[in-house]
Amino acid sequence: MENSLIIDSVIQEMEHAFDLTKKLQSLVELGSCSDRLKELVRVLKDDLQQIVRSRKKDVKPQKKRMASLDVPIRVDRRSLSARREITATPFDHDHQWRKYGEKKITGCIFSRSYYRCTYSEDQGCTAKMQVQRQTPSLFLVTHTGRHRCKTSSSRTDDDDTVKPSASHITVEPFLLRFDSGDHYKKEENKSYVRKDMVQTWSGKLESADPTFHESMESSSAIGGIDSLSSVALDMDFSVFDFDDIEY
DNA sequence: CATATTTGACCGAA
DNA sequence: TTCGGTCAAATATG
Repeated sequence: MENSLIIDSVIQEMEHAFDLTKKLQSLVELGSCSDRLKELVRVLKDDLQQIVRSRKKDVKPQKKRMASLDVPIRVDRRSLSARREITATPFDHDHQWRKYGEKKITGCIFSRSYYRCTYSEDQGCTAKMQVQRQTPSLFLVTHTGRHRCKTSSSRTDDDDTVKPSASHITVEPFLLRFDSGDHYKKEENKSYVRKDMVQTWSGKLESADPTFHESMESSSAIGGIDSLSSVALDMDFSVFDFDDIEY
């Protein structure tokens, strides 16, 4: 898997969490909340800010090193023409996509979805797209082939006629947590997680999905759940150390 | 009806 | 044999 991409995703998610916490803080400060809660939110916000700052500083130069190590020995021809990006909005409205498959990918929390251009058959359009959710709100999108369809490839259309595609994705309530398996370590009052194993898990709060609840119970969940689509707000970020650890 | 999505089957590559 | 990309029948949606 693309560890550097995942780490980038998590950092972006952290930044998002930081933004949300700032909003939460302003709400809490204005409202008639207890001093204890105000203090908690303030600490959380400061911790998030610190993490985002330090991560941005540390990870950026490291990406170079990782990139050089990641050069594949054998080049997959298909990957040469594949365009990949991490985005929160996997569906542009320039084109229409038709879903033709979904697969559980080993090592990934979320299923991968397969789309082809709606006009692939009648116009011989070869464009395809894979959407792999990396975090609750970020997707790794892989494009292969090119749009040969005439239908809406001209970019002169008015953007206001955005009809939400039937296959558009919504961000559901989710839980942000880290791999609790062999890559998670708790020691005294500190928790560690190997940074190359950072992952997010998600699920609807009211979901009856057994695997979600299973995963909640079988591991020491270290976050909390927000009723809205935001990261867990009672997570104690201050005890995390994202450095690789030996054990 | 048409047209889109879901989901297990299927199949090739490693 | 496992993994992941695709097919296609069943199902949903309007």
